[in-house]
Amino acid sequence: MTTDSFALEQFLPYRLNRAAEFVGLRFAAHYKAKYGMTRPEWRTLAALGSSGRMTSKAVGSHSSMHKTKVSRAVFALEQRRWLKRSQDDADRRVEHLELTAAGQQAYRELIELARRYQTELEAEFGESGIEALSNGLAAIEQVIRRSGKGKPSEPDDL
Amino acid sequence: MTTDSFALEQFLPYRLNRAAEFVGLRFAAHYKAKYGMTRPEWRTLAALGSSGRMTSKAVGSHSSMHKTKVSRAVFALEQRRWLKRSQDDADRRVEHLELTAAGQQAYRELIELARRYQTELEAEFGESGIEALSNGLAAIEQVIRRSGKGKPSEPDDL
DNA sequence: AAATAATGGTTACGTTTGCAACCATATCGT
DNA sequence: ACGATATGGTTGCAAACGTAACCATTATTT
Repeated sequence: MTTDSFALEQFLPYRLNRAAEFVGLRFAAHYKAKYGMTRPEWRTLAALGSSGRMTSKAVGSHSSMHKTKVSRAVFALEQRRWLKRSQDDADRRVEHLELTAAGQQAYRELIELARRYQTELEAEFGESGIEALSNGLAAIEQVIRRSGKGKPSEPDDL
Repeated sequence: MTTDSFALEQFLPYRLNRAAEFVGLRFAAHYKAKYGMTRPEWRTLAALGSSGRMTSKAVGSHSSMHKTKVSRAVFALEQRRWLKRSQDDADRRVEHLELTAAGQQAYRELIELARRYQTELEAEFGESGIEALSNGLAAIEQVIRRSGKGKPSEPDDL
């Protein structure tokens, strides 16, 4: 009989999603409260902060966000004067993005927040929990890497 | 110096979110293609299918969805004639939800799909990957359980 | 050197989301 | 018994999202 018991609680997509929401929303609350920033903005900031100068496209594939998300996040950060664009003079379609001084300052504060949060999580989940989780995630990430790039599966890239 | 390197790729909320999206979207694609169903609908169906009769509220906390999501999912499933409501006669605010025959049929097909997908995942991530992941998730789930209910952190419950 | 396709990035549009306000009923305090 | 408060559930609205269409520019084909 195939009808029988199916437990949502043991279904991996469900469990992952729930865990991700729990962990993610709590962190989002931190920086949302403090800087009124959205997740795409925070990710963009993080990408630029750590890698320095890069293009929108690069930000997208680095932090696996859809190009429209990136576009809007970049716009928002620009408004806030946390980043500035500059034209590539070889290829005029390309824009290079870079954090302003204020942006770098925000970045520093944000990653400090992130570090504290990660430490907090480590305490909550326990060393063994974290390690297991990390290994499990590594397995998925490997598959993601194989299974064509990041994740937004660019509607283009078919 | 606190400024230094922060790698988004090692930040847990980011990793979890990415993994969840990867695993979740792929599954969603399956049932979206086949039944034109959304995730809240699928979750509601799953909850009702496995537990039989329950209220919207119960569906919400069982599958950790916000009440509005549940409300809309229930409405959609009702339209499709996959579930029917019935008034509780002790408390007239309460509605009990139950799958129709068609709903149960759909449920059976869906969980079959889910099972196949889970198997597929197990193959992809490898036994050790799955086990690690499962342990890690368990650690988080434990914290979730403690840290007050499911996740939507009911705006009400403050 | 055109015509065609591809690429970086933005924009318009319909859908989905979360929040707050709301309705109806039920419970509690007094 | 009566007003305040709480609860299950729905709805209006504004923000966030993904898709597809689009603009400008660069590559490729012929």
